[in-house]
Amino acid sequence: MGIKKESTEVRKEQIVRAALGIIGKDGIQGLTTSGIAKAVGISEANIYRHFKNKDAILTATVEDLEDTISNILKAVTTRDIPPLDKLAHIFKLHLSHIQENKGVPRLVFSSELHFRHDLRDKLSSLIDRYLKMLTGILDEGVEDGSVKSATDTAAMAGLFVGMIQLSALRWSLSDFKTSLLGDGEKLWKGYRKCIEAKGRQT
Amino acid sequence: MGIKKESTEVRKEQIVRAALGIIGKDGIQGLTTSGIAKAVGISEANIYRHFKNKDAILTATVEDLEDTISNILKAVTTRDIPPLDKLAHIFKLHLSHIQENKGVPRLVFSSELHFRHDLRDKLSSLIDRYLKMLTGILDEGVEDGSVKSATDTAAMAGLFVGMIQLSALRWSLSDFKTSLLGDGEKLWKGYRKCIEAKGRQT
DNA sequence: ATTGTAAGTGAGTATTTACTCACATAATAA
DNA sequence: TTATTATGTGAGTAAATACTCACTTACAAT
Repeated sequence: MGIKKESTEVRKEQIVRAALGIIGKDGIQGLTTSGIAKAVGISEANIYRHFKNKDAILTATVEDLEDTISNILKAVTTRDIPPLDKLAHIFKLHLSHIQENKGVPRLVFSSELHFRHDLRDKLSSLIDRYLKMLTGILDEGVEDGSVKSATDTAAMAGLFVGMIQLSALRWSLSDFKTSLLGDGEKLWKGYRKCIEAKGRQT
Repeated sequence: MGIKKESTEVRKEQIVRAALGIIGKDGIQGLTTSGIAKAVGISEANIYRHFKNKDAILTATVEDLEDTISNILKAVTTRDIPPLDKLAHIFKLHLSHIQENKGVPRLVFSSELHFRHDLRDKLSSLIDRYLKMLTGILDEGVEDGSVKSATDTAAMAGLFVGMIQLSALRWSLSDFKTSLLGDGEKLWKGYRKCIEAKGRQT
């Protein structure tokens, strides 16, 4: 009876995916090696052929998240659309990503992650890059006149991220029953009104 | 050799306090019955004289948090000061409370709590009340002319809470090394500029 | 002083968890 | 084919954890 063998690259990806899924369903404390093994369909021992230990799995999961977010940001920023549209786009994409990966907010807020200096630093710099990028887009908007000139762009970038966080928290607290995108949209409209220059709406 | 006995009320309070402290230091996953016992200075078995199980301790901790936040809000709202000052006050008090109780954000964001429908509901309604109160203050400001009339007060209340969340997250990710109040202040200034009516500053 | 009760404890137990190891088998190269 | 190596596994282990239980002791009321 031939049991299929997969390369360690494939297994690593499967394991990371499974881990993020489990975190979404059962939280970080619900992430167990036996749970991962079951989800992937391999033995628990086999996990240790591909990862040194459980911590390494978490590390890989965070690195995967880094890539995903970075790619989202890159894809939007390089497009040649008005700054406010860029922001609207990023907002929607980010919430969509969270909706499809409930594990992400759980991971980001988990103290397990916050206690690991390496992961903490990774996440911290990811957020910094994110904020800088948002600030840049807002500055762009100030320049082309679509955003009020008096805007504190760095602070408003922070509010943008805070908006995403609140949306995610309330969604999680509603047991994912409310509409993440819908509730987010309401906040976005208020935010937009806040920064938009008066003279020129679409 | 007489070992001092305390009433169950006192012990309950001590246990809840210890629990919140441990959550702040070691996260929710670091909260163990033996850890609590050591922190309080009693035997592990004794904990079960005062709480049915570990879940009950979490419940009591959340209820304690509810009280604290409610009291902060009440104290500020009843004071007769301008709406914008009220908001500034709440913002500062809330961040101070977080600074002195690192366990609070960890608890609020923990999936352990989000999985307990009873606690989830408690927290959810606490946030709702919070948001409604903020919206009320902002409406007050619109009425007396200190806040822009075009403001979407409900959305801006959400942004206010998001601001607190982001501040707390970045603070935690910095290993509590950055200044929570200081970084929060920057966001607050941007926020204030956003909602403040132009004609009338202090 | 006696007694009832609430607070306190040491020594357990059953379960779960991350991780190991000896051994097996598929894929690949010689 | 044969040999090598990477992938795979069942059966374990040590440690941690929430919780129980028989038993003790402080304390308050009578």
